[in-house]
Amino acid sequence: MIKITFPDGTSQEYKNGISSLEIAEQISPRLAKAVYAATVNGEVCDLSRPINSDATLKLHKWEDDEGKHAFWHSSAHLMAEALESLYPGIKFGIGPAIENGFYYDVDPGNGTTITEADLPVIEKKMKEFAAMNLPYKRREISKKDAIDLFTGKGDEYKTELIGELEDGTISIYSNGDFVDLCRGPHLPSTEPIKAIRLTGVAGAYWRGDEKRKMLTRIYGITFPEQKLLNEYLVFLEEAKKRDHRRIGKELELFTFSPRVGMGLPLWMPKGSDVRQNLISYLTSLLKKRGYKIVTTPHIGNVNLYKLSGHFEKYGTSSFQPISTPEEGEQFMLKPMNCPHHCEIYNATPHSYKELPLRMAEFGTVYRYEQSGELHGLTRVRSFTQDDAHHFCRHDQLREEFKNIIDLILYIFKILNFNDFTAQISLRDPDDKEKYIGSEENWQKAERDIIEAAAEMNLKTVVVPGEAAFYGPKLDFMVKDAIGRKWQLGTIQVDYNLPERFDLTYNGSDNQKHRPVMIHRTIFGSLERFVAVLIENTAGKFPLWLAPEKAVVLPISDKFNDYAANVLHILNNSDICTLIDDRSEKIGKKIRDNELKRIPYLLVIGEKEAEVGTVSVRRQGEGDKGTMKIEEFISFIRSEIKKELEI
RNA sequence: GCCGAUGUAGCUCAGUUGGUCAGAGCAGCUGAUUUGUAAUCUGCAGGUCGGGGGUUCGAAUCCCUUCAUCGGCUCCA
Repeated sequence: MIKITFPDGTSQEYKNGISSLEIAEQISPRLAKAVYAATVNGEVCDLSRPINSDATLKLHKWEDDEGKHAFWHSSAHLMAEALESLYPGIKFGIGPAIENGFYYDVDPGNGTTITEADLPVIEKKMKEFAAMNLPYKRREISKKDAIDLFTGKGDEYKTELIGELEDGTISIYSNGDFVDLCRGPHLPSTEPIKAIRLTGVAGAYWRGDEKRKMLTRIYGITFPEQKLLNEYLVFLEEAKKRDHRRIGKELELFTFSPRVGMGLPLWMPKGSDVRQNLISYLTSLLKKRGYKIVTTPHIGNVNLYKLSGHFEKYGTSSFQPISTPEEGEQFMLKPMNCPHHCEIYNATPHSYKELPLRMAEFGTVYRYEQSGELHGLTRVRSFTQDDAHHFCRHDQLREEFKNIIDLILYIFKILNFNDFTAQISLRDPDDKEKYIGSEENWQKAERDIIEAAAEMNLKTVVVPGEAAFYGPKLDFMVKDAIGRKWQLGTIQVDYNLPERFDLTYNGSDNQKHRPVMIHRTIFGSLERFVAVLIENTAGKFPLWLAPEKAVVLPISDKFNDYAANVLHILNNSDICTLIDDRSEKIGKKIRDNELKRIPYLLVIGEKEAEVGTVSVRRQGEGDKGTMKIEEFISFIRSEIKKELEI
């Protein structure tokens, strides 16, 4: 007998060699139908694997990530089975489960292309196979047998993958006629896969290498119930409505013009107001926290970037230098602000007493992004960073880091960005050559970041290999409407630029010392930030950010004079207000202005005109009763104040 | 940049196999209406069907090319 311990701490004796599935069946047949994978002694594995010793056991249902993972991974194999029957000779790359579903990279061979039009056919074939309830069978084989097997199938991609595996750890799974190299785990059979939707095709380089062959990636998602698929489809529809590109157009916030150039956003008046509101709020916050605001040009001499090292690394893959007509001096469009800021630092001597020096700029930068990569406001070629550089002593580094984390968390809280992740990016331990800076500096920087985050109780994910070439960093990512992750805030330690620009300060010992530099942004770029903000709020900005705070709606032409008077008073009180004096019925005016997401609608008619009031209606909430104009002004001001206090 | 798809009025979309197929709703402009909390009624105007080239008696529809957009890949100082 063996002892199985469950997550709740209880344990139970079972016969040796029992499988997780059999245990689930003994607990309840209903449970057995709902579990898809198990974690035995911390290792995720198939339900069918026999357990031969005392163990801890967790059964994974749909609700667990591990359960979904097995479900979708098995679905990828089901799709592969369908593809193999529809496209004989098709070759397979990798087919993993992802956050929402799964994909498989395939090479259909001999000039065949698979397009979206083919997806319903593949889907249908998958349903046929799923309905057969065939089991997923695991087998462990030797490396040689594995290579022979896939060489026999002519599947060179699989053979390549096997070549990199250790002998003795290779498992293969089969479902129907399809055999795949796979670590697992998988469902016991296709039985639970009830709803299938293939969601798209895309090109994907084999192993993510643009020098290698481009395979066809087919995306799909499956569910154990049709109802869940329907809900997912509704979610996608809702997300589409929140797309910042759509709302940006609808609310006239920004636009793009091919004449101006792709990836170059044009901020329309209302979008510009939102930007300005963000900038002025953040500026006041920065000043309170000891930042100095600077302004630098949009271009810089190419030698500046040669000095910084950026030219060497990015010179050929960025916008190419422009030159002056006579002297032929070369200038680059500013791809970042830091070199300029270093020169401001260098313009005056510095004492250890004045550090840390915090230099901030809303600096517009220009970067070449490949055409296929441009995406609304989230990926553009011209954007404004809320950039800052902290020049500090080594002993101040960690404290500065903590200050910045505090500031970022503060802003995120004000904006209700609760769903973010923080990622610490460290060097790739296997490829230290590609980074600038000494071993010693890197080690200190990495340690400082990790410890600062820990001291601030910030939950982070540590990812080796993702660091910038000049230093480790801490990034804040948030998701857009359909769950794509975007980086916003970032804090990056830099030991490199201070060296290159020979930045110094006089220490208490009257010797020259080298400061440390921290690059940081909170919004990342105003463009990306506004995009995420739009998707988070569906265009219903918090009052303090809304470009227009109120609109006056006279019941009829008779009250236009009073309406104009109210408009005048509010605008003079710095409450940006509009008037809708079209000869429409009040219901129509309310509807139109609700759809424009104007926070306050002020209905006025005979009653209001007589006593000098407005009838207040909050966007999305309805009637709030009547107020004196002055009352409304303080009402709206206190709401803004409340929004900015936490 | 690469793979695939899309591109019809300011917006959202109809336009069957190439032959009155250039349409609708909303927005806009007219005129009427003077309205009490999410759509009042008339009328009008709007498009070389993304651009260019070709096939054809005839192209929004088929082919080529180009531009832009969308979904990914790659990249992201």
